[in-house]
Parts: sequence; structure tokens; C-alpha cells
Amino acid sequence: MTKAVAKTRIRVLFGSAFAIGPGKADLLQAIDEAGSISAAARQMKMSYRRAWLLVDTMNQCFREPVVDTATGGKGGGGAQITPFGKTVLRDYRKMEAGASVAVARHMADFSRMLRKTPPAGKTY
Amino acid sequence: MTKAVAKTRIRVLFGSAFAIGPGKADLLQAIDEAGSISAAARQMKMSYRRAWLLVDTMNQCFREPVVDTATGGKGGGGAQITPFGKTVLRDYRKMEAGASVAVARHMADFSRMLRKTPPAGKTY
DNA sequence: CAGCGTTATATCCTATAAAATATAACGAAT
DNA sequence: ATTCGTTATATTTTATAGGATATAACGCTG
Repeated sequence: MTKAVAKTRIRVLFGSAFAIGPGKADLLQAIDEAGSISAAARQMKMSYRRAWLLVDTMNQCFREPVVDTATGGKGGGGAQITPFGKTVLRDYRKMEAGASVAVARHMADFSRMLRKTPPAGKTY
Repeated sequence: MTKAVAKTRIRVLFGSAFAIGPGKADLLQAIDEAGSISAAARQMKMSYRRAWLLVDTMNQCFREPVVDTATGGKGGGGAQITPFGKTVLRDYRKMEAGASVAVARHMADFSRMLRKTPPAGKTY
């Protein structure tokens, strides 16, 4: 059975550009574990460019940087999530979890209305 | 003051393609009010093509059609949201509202962490 | 000092989503 | 019968996000 579930995706918008969403939160977490942007990017199978751009956006959107970076390789450089960044991530996850619970409350009813087999091909 | 708020956007995924999200819900509502896909599309400033594709996807994803259509213009044709479609929309709005409340609970803390002025230009 | 693995950035290329456009069939009103 | 405003669909074009690639500067390590 194809259990269709709503992954609850919330995004915090800031003006027109957005500050953080599921992708950036995961990236932040990956950087925390991996110790560098590039390692996190490899882990998440995204280009370094994309990862760096996302980090840059976050650092621009928040009052303080969420990630500290240092050039140089092999023990020298790398990236660390700041204490402030950890707070951002933690608070974001709280919102996410809360939303997820709220959605789950009605999800059973909803999924009954879905077809048993997903439509094939592109569906927009 | 730039009040940055998280619009809570939830999407119900169905396999890989997704069944309904904020855009489709709004479209459904607009069709209900406007009485036709094309009028709803104009109202929402999207192309008819796009609106039609979204409706088509929904009709494929759910057990029953959410929109009934009839060809012909000037009183003849048009589109109506089905009773089933109304249920879908109502239940979706319930999930959305629940999620929104949950997010709002933590939003105050979060928005304090944002910069006072949004970054200019493209930010990804 | 040479090498490795970073950050940081610029440029080019490409895949894809969306718009624009066109057209056919249709049904009611006039 | 003509016209109007639909649904439905196909084709072409455009805008843009993202990948690929290249390069410089940097800082540890050996």
C-alpha cells in the first residue's frame, strides 16, 4: 500500500526571500555533523555552490551568522554552526514538529480520499 | 517594521506527485466562486493552462473528481467544485489552520532572530 | 615547502517549469 | 447561423534555478 503522508513543510518567509525551510534546516544540521559546508553538501548530494548559497542566504537573513566559516583544508578550515544557529535550528524544529502533529490529527480522514494508486508520470 | 511571518504551507504528497497544497486549495476555492476554470485563472493571475493542469492533477489524485467541468461558453459550460471537492478543501483547510496555530505558537521567538531589514536582491 | 581540502566566487551550460500562442470542439444565447 | 466564452490540448518560446567547471586564496599537516 502506498501510504501517502503529508510531510509538513514550513518556511519562514522574510520579505520576499525566505530565511529557512526544510532544506536549509537539514543543511544546517548536516554542517553541524560534518564540520564543513563541502562535506555536508556531499552528504546531502547537492553541489557545493548550492550549499554555500543557502548558507549565505541564512547568514544574511538572521541577525547573527548561523554558520561560522574558515578557509583552509585538512584540519585548518571548515564550517561550524554557531550557538545562535543552533537556537535557530532548534526553534525551527519546534515549529515543524508542532505543525506536524497538528496535520497528523486530520491526516487519516484525508488520506482516505486519495486514490489507491498514484497517477503515473508527471502530474504537476 | 517588516513583520516577517511564516505562512504555514503544507502539502499532501501522493507518491512522488503531490495531491494538494496552498496553490491548489486556493484555486479550488476560486473555481467555486468564479464558476469556471478560466475565470478562476484570470482572478488568480495564472495561465489557463496552468490552472487546468492543476485541476487535472487533483482529479487524478483523489478517488473522485474534485471539479466537474462542461465545455461551451456563455452560461453553457464552466466548472463546479464537487461536494467531494468541498470536503477535500474543508479538510485541507483544517490541517492548514491547525499547522498555522502550532507555528504561531513559536513564531514570536523566531522572528526576533531575523535581521530588521530583509536582504536585497536574489537570495535563494 | 608541497600537498590537501577547504572557503569563496565567477562563468558557462543545461534541464525544467512556466508563459505564450494556437486550435479544435462544444454548448448556450442571441 | 453566428457569436461568445468555455474546456481541452499541442506546440513553441522564454525565464530561471541549478549543475558543472574553473580558479584563487587560504591554512593546517606532513
